[in-house]
Amino acid sequence: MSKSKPEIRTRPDAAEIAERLHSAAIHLLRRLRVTDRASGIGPAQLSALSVLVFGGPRSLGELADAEQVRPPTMSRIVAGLQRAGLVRRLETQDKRRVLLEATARGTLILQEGRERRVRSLARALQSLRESESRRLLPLTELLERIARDL
Amino acid sequence: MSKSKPEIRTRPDAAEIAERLHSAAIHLLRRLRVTDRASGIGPAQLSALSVLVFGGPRSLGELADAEQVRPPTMSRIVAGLQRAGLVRRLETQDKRRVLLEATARGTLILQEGRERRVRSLARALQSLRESESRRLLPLTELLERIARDL
DNA sequence: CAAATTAGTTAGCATAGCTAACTACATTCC
DNA sequence: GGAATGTAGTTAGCTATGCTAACTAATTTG
Repeated sequence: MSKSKPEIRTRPDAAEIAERLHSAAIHLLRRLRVTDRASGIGPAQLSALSVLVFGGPRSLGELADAEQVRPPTMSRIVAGLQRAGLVRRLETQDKRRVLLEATARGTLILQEGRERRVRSLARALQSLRESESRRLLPLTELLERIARDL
Repeated sequence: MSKSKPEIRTRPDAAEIAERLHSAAIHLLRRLRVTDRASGIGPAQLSALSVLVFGGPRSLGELADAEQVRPPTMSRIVAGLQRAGLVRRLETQDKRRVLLEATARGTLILQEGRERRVRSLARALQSLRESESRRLLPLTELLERIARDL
């Protein structure tokens, strides 16, 4: 909030951008979590499931990398998804690895959640001016790049 | 990125925006969490503390509203912050309410975390063109508004 | 074939979200 | 003034999600 100290010389806005981006991401996710609660599964499970649904089958380790969590964490997330019948394990030649694949029900659940999010967001977007909502898609692309480069 | 395709229409695809915004926010936060771990306090505590540091003292209920969590959740978050000596409780005329205020140490911890995030983010911002990074702050404000309206 | 590496799981800990039920104080209403 | 009602926060107990350390099982390497 306070602009009293110009501590960063090279990029004066970086501190404020960092702070507000962080804060906005936190609050955005907390809101969406309310919507997502209707799906009956937690946010980490939902996110992992979406990787499988939109990105196709992959191993537990790959999924952990994609989601930036440790293997034991992903192991438990997957256990929950499997218990709920949303994910299935397939064998591979390498008996150590498991290939994970979304079930039909998993895909359905995810798409329902997606529709709920879209409805939520569409409501919020209505209060934006046209010039603002046009900026939104480029913003998400920028955000994705930043997250990748971080 | 590319201006080769005229993909911007009167109403950008809400489903795509919703999905990508969600995904970008999740992955951004997971990255920043790694940086924040150095502060020694969890993400919810860090976020609550930042409200007190940048927004000034307020009651537990107000803080819960600001952070979009339920009172019992905030009660525990604050307990952790207090145990770590980062937040102090002040009495009010209404004996039911507690006014929460960041301690000097809390402010320090937060600013250190902020500097770490700035360094992380500054690195990612280097790969952006000037025209892109100039847009980032207004777009962050947009994000904040969306999160509020959601 | 023994040793080292790799994939995933199990165990145990901490944080963080929730609801339900409680305490303590404040306000309202008769 | 005192009972009823309302409000602020806490406590208890559940689930989900993060982590590291230590384990098992399979594969690769020497």
